[in-house]
Amino acid sequence: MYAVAMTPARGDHEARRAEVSAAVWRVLTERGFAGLTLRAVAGELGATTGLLTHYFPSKRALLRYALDLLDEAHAARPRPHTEAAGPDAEGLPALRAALLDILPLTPESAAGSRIWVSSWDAALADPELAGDHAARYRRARTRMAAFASAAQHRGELRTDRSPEDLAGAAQSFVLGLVVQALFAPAEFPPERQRALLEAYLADLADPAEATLGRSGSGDSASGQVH
Amino acid sequence: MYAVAMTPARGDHEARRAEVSAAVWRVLTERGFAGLTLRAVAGELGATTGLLTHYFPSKRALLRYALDLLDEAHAARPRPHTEAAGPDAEGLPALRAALLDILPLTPESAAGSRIWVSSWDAALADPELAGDHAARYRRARTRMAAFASAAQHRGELRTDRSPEDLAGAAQSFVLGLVVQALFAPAEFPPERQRALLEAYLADLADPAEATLGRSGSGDSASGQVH
DNA sequence: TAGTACATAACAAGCGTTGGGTATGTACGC
DNA sequence: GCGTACATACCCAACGCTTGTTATGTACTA
Repeated sequence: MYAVAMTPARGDHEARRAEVSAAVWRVLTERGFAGLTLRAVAGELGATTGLLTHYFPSKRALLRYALDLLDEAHAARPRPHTEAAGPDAEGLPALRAALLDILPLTPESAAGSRIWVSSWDAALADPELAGDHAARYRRARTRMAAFASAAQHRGELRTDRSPEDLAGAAQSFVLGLVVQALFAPAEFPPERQRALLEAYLADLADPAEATLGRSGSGDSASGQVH
Repeated sequence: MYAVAMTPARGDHEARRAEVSAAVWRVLTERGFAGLTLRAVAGELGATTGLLTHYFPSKRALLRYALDLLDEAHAARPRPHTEAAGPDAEGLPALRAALLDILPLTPESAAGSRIWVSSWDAALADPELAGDHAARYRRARTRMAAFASAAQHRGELRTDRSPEDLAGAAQSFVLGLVVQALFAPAEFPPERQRALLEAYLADLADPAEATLGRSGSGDSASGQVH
């Protein structure tokens, strides 16, 4: 019986692993990878290293699981923009939503972004982790390329580039914006991030439609007005 | 008297510090921040930790100096594109050159990029390092904003955005491209990086000139052809 | 009674840092 | 020119501490 024990149901193995991973996230957001130690994670949980080793054979395994879970969480849970755009969104609205969901527009997603940026160092030094990351980004690009392709067919995006190039370029743009927003949050507040992304997408519009004025195409605009 | 001593002139203090920093870079590119230990750096130099502590009071001081020097080196030494554009280049050519010089187009600059990306983790966890980085990126943005402003006056860039927004967006784009190129070098070879950047800049062109076809404006094109 | 779920303690290895020792200069009085 | 005096540059050994990992003990559950 622990005084301040907020432990979940005893014996709930998978829930415990997830809880441990959440502690890993907290440590990573606060101290970065250099500060990620088993004792720090255990302290965050109010437990000891013995608990950790009971659920994970090694620190590396713990880390990989935490990153995987973060990826899943990021892909499945919040996604306010993708949700708002509708589950069956296609073309430009879907692409816009996917990009918006990458940006650190809320404190929670900023924490997630912070972890990803932190993990790049460890990943670049560890081929296995680097492979995980490369696969993740490739998957995201493929998804966005499909949206871009649809958008091209709908006349929403310029057709003088391949969907793959459009997706790669768009992902570069938001990834870089994430980095800048993390280092200079005051200079890149959420509104400005949104505005910069919107301007970027506007430049990708089909030049044939450009004469209409760029917000007037109606069906391509998402519900967000702000 | 050391058997294989390739030590520089004895007593050349600053040269030795620079040499130590170069060893830091090598360790960083090969093992990342997690592998950056004084013993590893010393080993890379063929020296001992005693040498390091003779020139630097602490590991942190050593790291900050190495990053500063890398920044200087990157800003002052190679710059093939800025050179090619001419020392008095202005407007779009200058902006293009500045952006090209950030991309990891050669193995050497890829190593440099690798170090920067790695340093983001440590920097985000250390306010002082974060401040250094933020200042660096802000300076680069200011420089590029000046180029963008000139480009606008020359009719090379669209005028419906502020130079600051143009610079921030452009820096985001290249930073993100750097990250993607590091994780998936096969998918983002130098030619593709160049092409993506060129396409990005083309979209930023003044719409008034767009009807001419986008490579034909003559004076804005750098010497680079492919 | 068995087995799971932990805490606790100890381990060797590696860390940044410190201090002592030893060459290799350079400066200077004679 | 030479010997002493001092500073620089560096190696070497060791410090205390933290790390990931392992082994052992103990409580709870079924």
